[in-house]
Amino acid sequence: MKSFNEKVYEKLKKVPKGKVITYKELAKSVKSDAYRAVGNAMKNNEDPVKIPCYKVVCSDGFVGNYSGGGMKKKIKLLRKDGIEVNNNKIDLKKYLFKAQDIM
DNA sequence: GGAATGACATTTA
DNA sequence: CTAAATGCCATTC
Repeated sequence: MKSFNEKVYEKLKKVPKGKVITYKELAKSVKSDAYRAVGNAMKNNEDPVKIPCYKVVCSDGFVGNYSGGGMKKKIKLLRKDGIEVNNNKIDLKKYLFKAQDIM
């Protein structure tokens, strides 16, 4: 039985390079609205190597938090993926990956 | 079973 | 618009 976070990881791994997804959309992708639980899954970070958790951002485009060095590290990783980050925020208009796009 | 926690989201003042 | 308060779901103790 896959745990909720396992499913979240699966979806997160399907996010293409150069794109980001919000906690809410990610939760929707697993047929739930538990964006809180999603954040918990990232925090627990069972597979930090296989899970690009840095692609997960807040609904308003704010980068939010990150375990692995802080937001600064997260932003750096995002930029490395070709994503523009302005004032710790991302252009969801350009880089937001929707849950339905995963399906 | 119940209380507490969290890398958020939405609403209200 | 900014700030604060409330709600949210799943997990863990």
